[in-house]
Amino acid sequence: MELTDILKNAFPSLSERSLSLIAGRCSLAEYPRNEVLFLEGDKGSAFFFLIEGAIKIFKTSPTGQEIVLKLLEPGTFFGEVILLEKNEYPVSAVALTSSRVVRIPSDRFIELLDERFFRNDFIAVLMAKQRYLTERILYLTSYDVEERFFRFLIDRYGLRTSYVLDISKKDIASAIGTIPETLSRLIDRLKRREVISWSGNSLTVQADYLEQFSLEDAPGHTGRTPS
Amino acid sequence: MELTDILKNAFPSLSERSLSLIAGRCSLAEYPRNEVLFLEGDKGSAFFFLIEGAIKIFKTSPTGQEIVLKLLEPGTFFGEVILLEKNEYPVSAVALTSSRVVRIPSDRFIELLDERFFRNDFIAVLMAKQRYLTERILYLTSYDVEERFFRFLIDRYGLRTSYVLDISKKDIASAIGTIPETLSRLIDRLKRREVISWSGNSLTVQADYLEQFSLEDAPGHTGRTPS
DNA sequence: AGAAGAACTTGACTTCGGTCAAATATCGAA
DNA sequence: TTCGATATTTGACCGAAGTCAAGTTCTTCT
Repeated sequence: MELTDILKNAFPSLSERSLSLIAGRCSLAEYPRNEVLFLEGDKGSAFFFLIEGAIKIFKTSPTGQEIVLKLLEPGTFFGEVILLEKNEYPVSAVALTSSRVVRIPSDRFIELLDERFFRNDFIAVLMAKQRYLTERILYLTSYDVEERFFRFLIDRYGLRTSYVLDISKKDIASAIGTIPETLSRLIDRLKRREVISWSGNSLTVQADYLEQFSLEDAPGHTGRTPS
Repeated sequence: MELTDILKNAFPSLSERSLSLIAGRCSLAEYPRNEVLFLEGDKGSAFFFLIEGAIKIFKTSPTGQEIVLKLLEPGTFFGEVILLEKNEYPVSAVALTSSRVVRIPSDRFIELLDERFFRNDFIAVLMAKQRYLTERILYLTSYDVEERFFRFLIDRYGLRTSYVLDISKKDIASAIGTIPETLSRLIDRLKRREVISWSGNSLTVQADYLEQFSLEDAPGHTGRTPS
Protein backbone atom coordinates (compact mmCIF):
# COMPACT_ATOMS: atom_id res chain seq x y z
CA MET A 1 0.00 0.00 0.00
CA GLU A 2 1.12 3.50 -0.80
CA LEU A 3 2.19 5.85 1.97
CA THR A 4 -0.52 8.31 1.03
CA ASP A 5 -3.17 5.63 1.29
CA ILE A 6 -1.86 4.59 4.65
CA LEU A 7 -2.03 8.15 5.89
CA LYS A 8 -5.49 8.56 4.50
CA ASN A 9 -6.39 5.55 6.52
CA ALA A 10 -4.69 6.84 9.62
CA PHE A 11 -6.34 10.26 9.41
CA PRO A 12 -9.60 9.75 7.53
CA SER A 13 -10.91 13.18 8.37
CA LEU A 14 -7.91 15.04 7.08
CA SER A 15 -8.40 16.99 3.85
CA GLU A 16 -6.64 15.93 0.67
CA ARG A 17 -4.68 19.14 0.73
CA SER A 18 -3.32 18.62 4.22
CA LEU A 19 -2.75 14.98 3.49
CA SER A 20 -0.45 15.74 0.62
CA LEU A 21 1.17 18.44 2.71
CA ILE A 22 2.43 16.01 5.32
CA ALA A 23 2.73 12.93 3.13
CA GLY A 24 6.01 14.22 1.78
CA ARG A 25 7.40 14.57 5.27
CA CYS A 26 6.41 11.16 6.54
CA SER A 27 8.39 8.02 6.08
CA LEU A 28 7.81 4.32 6.43
CA ALA A 29 9.98 2.41 8.83
CA GLU A 30 10.38 -1.18 9.87
CA TYR A 31 11.43 -2.31 13.28
CA PRO A 32 12.45 -5.91 13.95
CA ARG A 33 11.49 -7.62 17.17
CA ASN A 34 12.98 -5.96 20.27
CA GLU A 35 14.03 -2.83 18.41
CA VAL A 36 13.60 0.42 20.34
CA LEU A 37 11.55 3.17 18.73
CA PHE A 38 12.21 5.61 21.52
CA LEU A 39 13.04 5.59 25.19
CA GLU A 40 11.50 7.46 28.06
CA GLY A 41 13.28 10.78 28.32
CA ASP A 42 14.33 10.92 24.69
CA LYS A 43 13.74 14.19 22.93
CA GLY A 44 11.47 13.57 20.00
CA SER A 45 10.48 15.48 16.91
CA ALA A 46 8.18 12.87 15.45
CA PHE A 47 5.40 10.55 16.42
CA PHE A 48 4.23 7.29 14.90
CA PHE A 49 1.38 5.39 13.37
CA LEU A 50 1.44 1.60 13.68
CA ILE A 51 0.58 -0.19 10.45
CA GLU A 52 1.49 -3.73 11.30
CA GLY A 53 3.00 -5.59 14.23
CA ALA A 54 2.90 -4.97 17.96
CA ILE A 55 4.51 -2.20 19.98
CA LYS A 56 4.99 -2.28 23.71
CA ILE A 57 4.59 1.05 25.51
CA PHE A 58 6.11 1.06 28.97
CA LYS A 59 7.81 3.00 31.70
CA THR A 60 10.86 1.82 33.61
CA SER A 61 10.79 1.87 37.39
CA PRO A 62 13.77 3.06 39.42
CA THR A 63 14.66 -0.58 40.04
CA GLY A 64 14.68 -1.32 36.33
CA GLN A 65 11.35 -3.08 36.21
CA GLU A 66 9.28 -2.51 33.08
CA ILE A 67 5.77 -1.26 33.70
CA VAL A 68 3.74 -1.95 30.59
CA LEU A 69 1.11 0.65 29.86
CA LYS A 70 -0.26 -0.75 26.63
CA LEU A 71 0.42 -3.18 23.84
CA LEU A 72 -0.45 -1.31 20.69
CA GLU A 73 -2.35 -2.83 17.83
CA PRO A 74 -2.17 -1.75 14.21
CA GLY A 75 -4.21 1.32 13.38
CA THR A 76 -3.20 3.50 16.29
CA PHE A 77 -0.82 6.38 16.60
CA PHE A 78 1.49 6.93 19.52
CA GLY A 79 4.17 9.24 20.81
CA GLU A 80 2.03 12.23 19.83
CA VAL A 81 2.46 13.57 23.32
CA ILE A 82 5.67 15.28 22.18
CA LEU A 83 3.69 17.61 19.95
CA LEU A 84 2.92 20.24 22.56
CA GLU A 85 3.94 21.16 26.07
CA LYS A 86 7.16 19.15 26.09
CA ASN A 87 9.12 17.31 23.43
CA GLU A 88 10.29 14.49 25.66
CA TYR A 89 8.69 11.08 25.42
CA PRO A 90 7.32 10.12 28.83
CA VAL A 91 7.38 6.41 27.95
CA SER A 92 9.42 3.94 25.96
CA ALA A 93 8.33 2.08 22.83
CA VAL A 94 9.73 -1.22 21.66
CA ALA A 95 8.62 -3.56 18.87
CA LEU A 96 7.35 -6.82 20.33
CA THR A 97 7.07 -8.38 16.92
CA SER A 98 8.47 -7.12 13.64
CA SER A 99 6.50 -3.94 12.99
CA ARG A 100 5.87 -1.42 10.26
CA VAL A 101 5.18 2.17 11.21
CA VAL A 102 4.82 5.58 9.66
CA ARG A 103 7.03 8.22 11.15
CA ILE A 104 5.32 11.61 11.27
CA PRO A 105 7.54 14.62 11.95
CA SER A 106 6.06 17.00 14.46
CA ASP A 107 7.00 20.23 12.76
CA ARG A 108 4.09 21.62 10.77
CA PHE A 109 1.77 18.91 12.08
CA ILE A 110 0.19 21.22 14.60
CA GLU A 111 -1.00 23.43 11.80
CA LEU A 112 -3.19 20.62 10.59
CA LEU A 113 -5.29 21.11 13.68
CA ASP A 114 -6.70 24.19 12.00
CA GLU A 115 -9.01 21.75 10.28
CA ARG A 116 -11.94 21.35 12.54
CA PHE A 117 -12.96 17.78 11.72
CA PHE A 118 -9.47 16.50 11.87
CA ARG A 119 -8.78 18.36 15.07
CA ASN A 120 -11.87 16.95 16.73
CA ASP A 121 -10.91 13.42 15.79
CA PHE A 122 -7.42 14.00 17.05
CA ILE A 123 -8.58 15.35 20.38
CA ALA A 124 -11.08 12.54 20.66
CA VAL A 125 -8.21 10.08 20.43
CA LEU A 126 -6.37 11.94 23.19
CA MET A 127 -9.43 11.65 25.35
CA ALA A 128 -9.83 7.97 24.54
CA LYS A 129 -6.27 7.52 25.69
CA GLN A 130 -7.03 9.30 28.92
CA ARG A 131 -9.98 6.97 29.45
CA TYR A 132 -7.78 4.01 28.66
CA LEU A 133 -5.15 4.98 31.20
CA THR A 134 -7.70 5.39 33.96
CA GLU A 135 -9.03 1.93 33.08
CA ARG A 136 -5.51 0.61 33.13
CA ILE A 137 -5.01 1.88 36.66
CA LEU A 138 -8.16 0.11 37.76
CA TYR A 139 -7.02 -3.00 35.93
CA LEU A 140 -3.60 -3.09 37.55
CA THR A 141 -4.71 -2.25 41.06
CA SER A 142 -8.01 -4.10 41.40
CA TYR A 143 -7.74 -7.39 39.59
CA ASP A 144 -5.64 -10.38 40.52
CA VAL A 145 -3.26 -12.05 38.10
CA GLU A 146 -5.81 -14.57 36.86
CA GLU A 147 -8.36 -11.93 36.05
CA ARG A 148 -5.75 -9.74 34.41
CA PHE A 149 -4.68 -12.66 32.27
CA PHE A 150 -8.14 -13.45 30.96
CA ARG A 151 -9.01 -9.80 30.47
CA PHE A 152 -5.82 -9.43 28.53
CA LEU A 153 -6.85 -12.24 26.21
CA ILE A 154 -10.28 -10.77 25.63
CA ASP A 155 -8.94 -7.28 25.20
CA ARG A 156 -6.28 -8.25 22.73
CA TYR A 157 -7.82 -11.11 20.79
CA GLY A 158 -11.51 -10.85 21.57
CA LEU A 159 -13.79 -13.28 23.35
CA ARG A 160 -12.94 -16.58 21.73
CA THR A 161 -12.56 -20.18 22.69
CA SER A 162 -9.16 -20.73 21.13
CA TYR A 163 -6.29 -18.36 20.70
CA VAL A 164 -3.06 -18.25 18.75
CA LEU A 165 -0.60 -16.18 20.74
CA ASP A 166 1.71 -13.98 18.77
CA ILE A 167 3.82 -12.88 21.70
CA SER A 168 5.91 -14.74 24.23
CA LYS A 169 4.81 -15.71 27.71
CA LYS A 170 7.42 -13.39 29.09
CA ASP A 171 5.80 -10.52 27.20
CA ILE A 172 2.34 -11.59 28.26
CA ALA A 173 3.51 -11.65 31.85
CA SER A 174 4.78 -8.11 31.69
CA ALA A 175 1.70 -6.95 29.76
CA ILE A 176 -0.50 -8.12 32.60
CA GLY A 177 1.75 -6.61 35.23
CA THR A 178 3.42 -9.69 36.62
CA ILE A 179 6.55 -11.81 36.14
CA PRO A 180 7.11 -15.01 34.13
CA GLU A 181 7.28 -17.25 37.21
CA THR A 182 3.88 -16.14 38.39
CA LEU A 183 2.29 -16.51 34.96
CA SER A 184 3.85 -19.94 34.60
CA ARG A 185 2.31 -21.03 37.88
CA LEU A 186 -1.05 -19.58 36.97
CA ILE A 187 -1.05 -21.49 33.69
CA ASP A 188 -0.11 -24.66 35.48
CA ARG A 189 -2.97 -24.22 37.90
CA LEU A 190 -5.46 -23.47 35.14
CA LYS A 191 -4.35 -26.50 33.17
CA ARG A 192 -4.79 -28.73 36.19
CA ARG A 193 -8.26 -27.37 36.72
CA GLU A 194 -8.85 -28.03 33.02
CA VAL A 195 -9.91 -24.45 32.45
CA ILE A 196 -7.38 -24.04 29.66
CA SER A 197 -5.08 -26.14 27.55
CA TRP A 198 -1.96 -24.75 26.04
CA SER A 199 0.47 -26.25 23.57
CA GLY A 200 2.97 -24.34 21.53
CA ASN A 201 1.31 -21.01 20.88
CA SER A 202 -2.21 -22.38 20.80
CA LEU A 203 -4.43 -21.78 23.78
CA THR A 204 -7.91 -23.13 24.38
CA VAL A 205 -10.18 -21.78 27.07
CA GLN A 206 -13.49 -23.02 28.44
CA ALA A 207 -15.88 -20.48 26.98
CA ASP A 208 -18.17 -20.32 29.97
CA TYR A 209 -15.23 -19.75 32.24
CA LEU A 210 -13.93 -16.88 30.16
CA GLU A 211 -17.25 -15.12 30.02
CA GLN A 212 -17.16 -14.07 33.64
CA PHE A 213 -14.45 -11.60 32.73
CA SER A 214 -16.04 -10.22 29.60
CA LEU A 215 -19.05 -8.55 31.17
CA GLU A 216 -17.56 -5.30 32.28
CA ASP A 217 -15.50 -3.75 29.54
CA ALA A 218 -11.84 -4.56 29.75
CA PRO A 219 -9.40 -1.73 29.14
CA GLY A 220 -9.03 -0.49 25.64
CA HIS A 221 -11.84 -1.91 23.56
CA THR A 222 -13.89 1.14 22.87
CA GLY A 223 -13.95 0.81 19.13
CA ARG A 224 -10.96 2.86 18.30
CA THR A 225 -7.93 1.51 20.07
CA PRO A 226 -6.08 4.12 22.04
CA SER A 227 -2.49 3.68 23.08
CA MET B 1 -13.58 37.83 42.06
CA GLU B 2 -15.78 38.20 39.04
CA LEU B 3 -16.65 35.16 36.95
CA THR B 4 -15.10 36.74 33.88
CA ASP B 5 -11.85 37.30 35.72
CA ILE B 6 -11.82 33.76 36.92
CA LEU B 7 -12.33 32.49 33.41
CA LYS B 8 -9.63 34.76 32.13
CA ASN B 9 -7.41 33.17 34.69
CA ALA B 10 -8.48 29.67 33.75
CA PHE B 11 -7.98 30.21 30.03
CA PRO B 12 -5.37 32.93 29.69
CA SER B 13 -4.88 32.38 26.00
CA LEU B 14 -8.51 32.77 25.10
CA SER B 15 -9.47 35.94 23.25
CA GLU B 16 -11.66 38.53 24.90
CA ARG B 17 -14.33 37.83 22.36
CA SER B 18 -14.50 34.12 23.09
CA LEU B 19 -14.21 34.78 26.76
CA SER B 20 -17.31 36.87 26.79
CA LEU B 21 -18.98 34.33 24.55
CA ILE B 22 -18.76 31.56 27.11
CA ALA B 23 -18.78 33.69 30.25
CA GLY B 24 -22.53 34.02 29.99
CA ARG B 25 -22.95 30.28 29.88
CA CYS B 26 -20.73 29.43 32.81
CA SER B 27 -21.81 29.41 36.41
CA LEU B 28 -20.17 29.36 39.77
CA ALA B 29 -20.97 26.51 42.08
CA GLU B 30 -20.06 25.51 45.59
CA TYR B 31 -19.75 21.98 46.83
CA PRO B 32 -19.47 21.17 50.52
CA ARG B 33 -17.23 18.39 51.76
CA ASN B 34 -18.21 14.96 50.44
CA GLU B 35 -20.55 16.35 47.81
CA VAL B 36 -20.54 14.50 44.49
CA LEU B 37 -19.88 16.53 41.33
CA PHE B 38 -20.42 13.59 39.02
CA LEU B 39 -20.17 9.83 39.10
CA GLU B 40 -18.49 7.43 36.74
CA GLY B 41 -20.96 6.57 34.03
CA ASP B 42 -22.97 9.78 34.37
CA LYS B 43 -23.83 11.52 31.15
CA GLY B 44 -22.39 15.00 31.26
CA SER B 45 -22.81 18.17 29.29
CA ALA B 46 -20.40 20.30 31.24
CA PHE B 47 -16.92 20.22 32.64
CA PHE B 48 -15.37 22.11 35.53
CA PHE B 49 -12.64 24.42 36.64
CA LEU B 50 -11.54 24.23 40.26
CA ILE B 51 -11.15 27.63 41.90
CA GLU B 52 -10.76 26.67 45.51
CA GLY B 53 -10.82 23.52 47.58
CA ALA B 54 -9.87 19.94 46.77
CA ILE B 55 -11.56 17.46 44.47
CA LYS B 56 -10.96 13.74 44.49
CA ILE B 57 -11.03 12.02 41.11
CA PHE B 58 -11.48 8.26 41.35
CA LYS B 59 -12.83 5.10 39.85
CA THR B 60 -14.75 2.44 41.72
CA SER B 61 -13.65 -1.17 41.45
CA PRO B 62 -16.15 -3.99 41.04
CA THR B 63 -15.76 -4.73 44.75
CA GLY B 64 -16.60 -1.15 45.64
CA GLN B 65 -13.10 -0.04 46.44
CA GLU B 66 -12.25 3.53 45.47
CA ILE B 67 -9.19 3.89 43.27
CA VAL B 68 -8.01 7.47 43.50
CA LEU B 69 -6.52 8.81 40.29
CA LYS B 70 -5.79 12.33 41.40
CA LEU B 71 -6.47 14.92 44.04
CA LEU B 72 -7.05 18.12 42.16
CA GLU B 73 -5.70 21.44 43.25
CA PRO B 74 -7.16 24.84 42.45
CA GLY B 75 -6.38 26.10 38.98
CA THR B 76 -7.08 22.94 37.03
CA PHE B 77 -10.01 21.90 34.90
CA PHE B 78 -11.48 18.43 34.88
CA GLY B 79 -14.23 16.38 33.34
CA GLU B 80 -13.35 17.82 29.94
CA VAL B 81 -13.17 14.31 28.59
CA ILE B 82 -16.91 14.45 27.89
CA LEU B 83 -16.36 17.09 25.23
CA LEU B 84 -15.67 14.71 22.37
CA GLU B 85 -15.91 11.03 21.60
CA LYS B 86 -18.30 10.16 24.43
CA ASN B 87 -20.31 12.23 26.86
CA GLU B 88 -19.98 9.85 29.78
CA TYR B 89 -17.64 10.64 32.62
CA PRO B 90 -15.17 7.78 33.00
CA VAL B 91 -14.43 8.72 36.59
CA SER B 92 -16.16 10.14 39.65
CA ALA B 93 -15.49 13.50 41.28
CA VAL B 94 -16.17 14.35 44.91
CA ALA B 95 -15.25 17.41 46.96
CA LEU B 96 -12.76 16.48 49.68
CA THR B 97 -13.03 19.88 51.25
CA SER B 98 -15.56 22.59 50.60
CA SER B 99 -14.84 23.68 47.01
CA ARG B 100 -15.72 26.38 44.57
CA VAL B 101 -15.82 25.56 40.88
CA VAL B 102 -16.88 27.04 37.57
CA ARG B 103 -19.23 24.90 35.57
CA ILE B 104 -18.55 25.15 31.85
CA PRO B 105 -21.26 23.78 29.55
CA SER B 106 -19.86 21.70 26.72
CA ASP B 107 -22.08 23.00 23.95
CA ARG B 108 -20.34 25.69 21.94
CA PHE B 109 -17.10 25.15 23.83
CA ILE B 110 -15.60 23.08 21.06
CA GLU B 111 -15.89 26.04 18.73
CA LEU B 112 -13.43 27.90 20.89
CA LEU B 113 -10.78 25.49 19.68
CA ASP B 114 -10.79 27.39 16.42
CA GLU B 115 -8.47 29.77 18.19
CA ARG B 116 -5.03 28.43 17.66
CA PHE B 117 -3.36 29.63 20.85
CA PHE B 118 -6.17 28.55 23.03
CA ARG B 119 -6.43 25.21 21.28
CA ASN B 120 -2.74 24.54 21.71
CA ASP B 121 -2.92 25.29 25.39
CA PHE B 122 -5.94 23.08 25.75
CA ILE B 123 -4.32 20.16 23.97
CA ALA B 124 -1.16 20.70 25.98
CA VAL B 125 -3.20 20.18 29.13
CA LEU B 126 -4.63 16.96 27.74
CA MET B 127 -1.12 15.76 27.08
CA ALA B 128 0.03 16.76 30.53
CA LYS B 129 -2.81 14.66 31.90
CA GLN B 130 -1.70 11.72 29.81
CA ARG B 131 1.80 12.13 31.21
CA TYR B 132 0.40 12.36 34.69
CA LEU B 133 -1.59 9.15 34.37
CA THR B 134 1.41 7.19 33.13
CA GLU B 135 3.34 8.53 36.11
CA ARG B 136 0.50 7.53 38.35
CA ILE B 137 0.66 3.96 37.10
CA LEU B 138 4.36 3.85 37.87
CA TYR B 139 3.67 5.39 41.26
CA LEU B 140 1.01 2.88 42.23
CA THR B 141 2.77 -0.21 40.94
CA SER B 142 6.42 0.44 41.76
CA TYR B 143 6.58 2.23 45.07
CA ASP B 144 5.76 0.85 48.49
CA VAL B 145 3.38 2.57 50.86
CA GLU B 146 6.09 4.54 52.63
CA GLU B 147 7.46 5.95 49.42
CA ARG B 148 4.00 6.72 48.12
CA PHE B 149 3.23 8.57 51.33
CA PHE B 150 6.26 10.84 51.17
CA ARG B 151 5.90 11.42 47.46
CA PHE B 152 2.31 12.38 48.10
CA LEU B 153 3.41 14.98 50.61
CA ILE B 154 5.97 16.46 48.27
CA ASP B 155 3.66 16.37 45.30
CA ARG B 156 0.78 18.01 47.10
CA TYR B 157 2.47 20.40 49.52
CA GLY B 158 5.99 20.69 48.23
CA LEU B 159 9.27 19.69 49.82
CA ARG B 160 8.97 21.12 53.28
CA THR B 161 9.90 20.25 56.79
CA SER B 162 6.50 20.77 58.35
CA TYR B 163 3.08 20.31 56.91
CA VAL B 164 -0.44 21.26 57.79
CA LEU B 165 -2.73 18.60 56.43
CA ASP B 166 -6.04 19.78 55.03
CA ILE B 167 -7.47 16.33 54.43
CA SER B 168 -8.16 13.39 56.70
CA LYS B 169 -5.91 10.39 57.15
CA LYS B 170 -8.59 8.25 55.59
CA ASP B 171 -8.41 10.39 52.47
CA ILE B 172 -4.64 10.40 52.48
CA ALA B 173 -4.69 6.63 52.69
CA SER B 174 -6.89 6.31 49.67
CA ALA B 175 -4.95 8.99 47.78
CA ILE B 176 -1.80 6.94 48.14
CA GLY B 177 -3.54 3.73 47.22
CA THR B 178 -3.82 2.03 50.56
CA ILE B 179 -6.20 1.66 53.50
CA PRO B 180 -6.38 3.52 56.83
CA GLU B 181 -5.03 0.59 58.85
CA THR B 182 -1.90 0.40 56.77
CA LEU B 183 -1.32 4.14 56.86
CA SER B 184 -1.86 4.17 60.59
CA ARG B 185 0.77 1.48 61.06
CA LEU B 186 3.18 3.27 58.77
CA ILE B 187 2.81 6.47 60.75
CA ASP B 188 3.35 4.61 63.98
CA ARG B 189 6.53 3.08 62.64
CA LEU B 190 7.81 6.40 61.34
CA LYS B 191 7.11 8.08 64.65
CA ARG B 192 8.98 5.37 66.52
CA ARG B 193 11.93 5.81 64.19
CA GLU B 194 11.62 9.55 64.86
CA VAL B 195 11.41 10.29 61.18
CA ILE B 196 8.20 12.23 61.62
CA SER B 197 6.08 13.68 64.36
CA TRP B 198 2.39 14.18 63.98
CA SER B 199 -0.10 15.91 66.20
CA GLY B 200 -3.50 17.11 65.17
CA ASN B 201 -3.10 18.08 61.57
CA SER B 202 0.50 19.20 61.89
CA LEU B 203 3.21 16.97 60.55
CA THR B 204 6.94 17.41 60.83
CA VAL B 205 9.40 15.42 58.78
CA GLN B 206 13.17 15.09 58.99
CA ALA B 207 14.23 17.09 55.95
CA ASP B 208 17.13 14.86 55.00
CA TYR B 209 14.91 11.83 55.17
CA LEU B 210 12.33 13.35 52.88
CA GLU B 211 14.86 14.35 50.28
CA GLN B 212 15.47 10.83 49.11
CA PHE B 213 12.04 10.85 47.55
CA SER B 214 12.22 14.29 46.01
CA LEU B 215 14.72 13.50 43.31
CA GLU B 216 12.78 13.73 40.12
CA ASP B 217 12.03 10.28 38.82
CA ALA B 218 15.25 8.83 37.54
CA PRO B 219 14.43 5.52 35.89
CA GLY B 220 17.57 3.47 35.43
CA HIS B 221 18.00 4.05 31.77
CA THR B 222 21.08 2.18 30.80
CA GLY B 223 20.35 2.55 27.14
CA ARG B 224 20.31 -1.17 26.73
CA THR B 225 17.75 -2.83 24.52
CA PRO B 226 14.85 -4.00 26.64
CA SER B 227 13.85 -7.53 25.83
C1' DA C 1 -23.86 18.11 77.50
C1' DG C 2 -24.69 13.64 75.57
C1' DA C 3 -25.26 10.38 72.10
C1' DA C 4 -24.53 8.58 67.49
C1' DG C 5 -21.48 7.87 64.30
C1' DA C 6 -17.24 8.93 62.00
C1' DA C 7 -12.37 8.51 62.10
C1' DC C 8 -8.49 6.33 63.79
C1' DT C 9 -5.72 2.69 66.07
C1' DT C 10 -4.26 -1.84 67.36
C1' DG C 11 -3.86 -6.86 67.25
C1' DA C 12 -4.03 -11.37 65.18
C1' DC C 13 -3.99 -13.53 61.11
C1' DT C 14 -3.72 -14.51 56.02
C1' DT C 15 -2.30 -14.47 51.34
C1' DC C 16 -0.90 -13.20 46.82
C1' DG C 17 2.65 -12.75 44.38
C1' DG C 18 7.44 -11.57 44.48
C1' DT C 19 12.67 -13.18 45.09
C1' DC C 20 16.35 -16.30 44.43
C1' DA C 21 18.18 -20.24 42.53
C1' DA C 22 18.43 -24.07 39.79
C1' DA C 23 16.90 -26.96 36.27
C1' DT C 24 14.88 -27.76 31.38
C1' DA C 25 13.38 -26.46 26.99
C1' DT C 26 13.55 -23.91 22.84
C1' DC C 27 15.30 -21.09 19.23
C1' DG C 28 18.46 -18.78 16.15
C1' DA C 29 22.94 -18.15 14.14
C1' DA C 30 27.19 -20.17 12.47
C1' DT D 1 23.66 -29.95 13.63
C1' DT D 2 25.51 -27.81 17.49
C1' DC D 3 26.30 -24.19 20.75
C1' DG D 4 24.95 -20.46 23.41
C1' DA D 5 21.49 -17.41 24.58
C1' DT D 6 16.68 -16.87 25.82
C1' DA D 7 12.62 -18.45 27.47
C1' DT D 8 10.12 -21.25 30.61
C1' DT D 9 9.36 -24.05 34.56
C1' DT D 10 9.77 -25.53 39.31
C1' DG D 11 10.84 -25.34 44.22
C1' DA D 12 11.68 -23.14 48.58
C1' DC D 13 10.96 -19.11 50.86
C1' DC D 14 9.43 -14.51 52.28
C1' DG D 15 7.27 -10.24 53.18
C1' DA D 16 4.32 -6.20 52.32
C1' DA D 17 0.03 -5.14 52.87
C1' DG D 18 -4.67 -6.69 53.10
C1' DT D 19 -8.82 -8.66 56.05
C1' DC D 20 -11.45 -9.01 60.14
C1' DA D 21 -12.53 -7.57 64.54
C1' DA D 22 -12.39 -4.93 68.56
C1' DG D 23 -11.36 -1.05 70.82
C1' DT D 24 -10.58 4.18 71.34
C1' DT D 25 -10.79 8.66 70.11
C1' DC D 26 -12.84 12.63 67.70
C1' DT D 27 -16.88 15.27 65.58
C1' DT D 28 -21.11 16.81 65.05
C1' DC D 29 -25.86 17.42 65.76
C1' DT D 30 -29.84 18.03 68.75
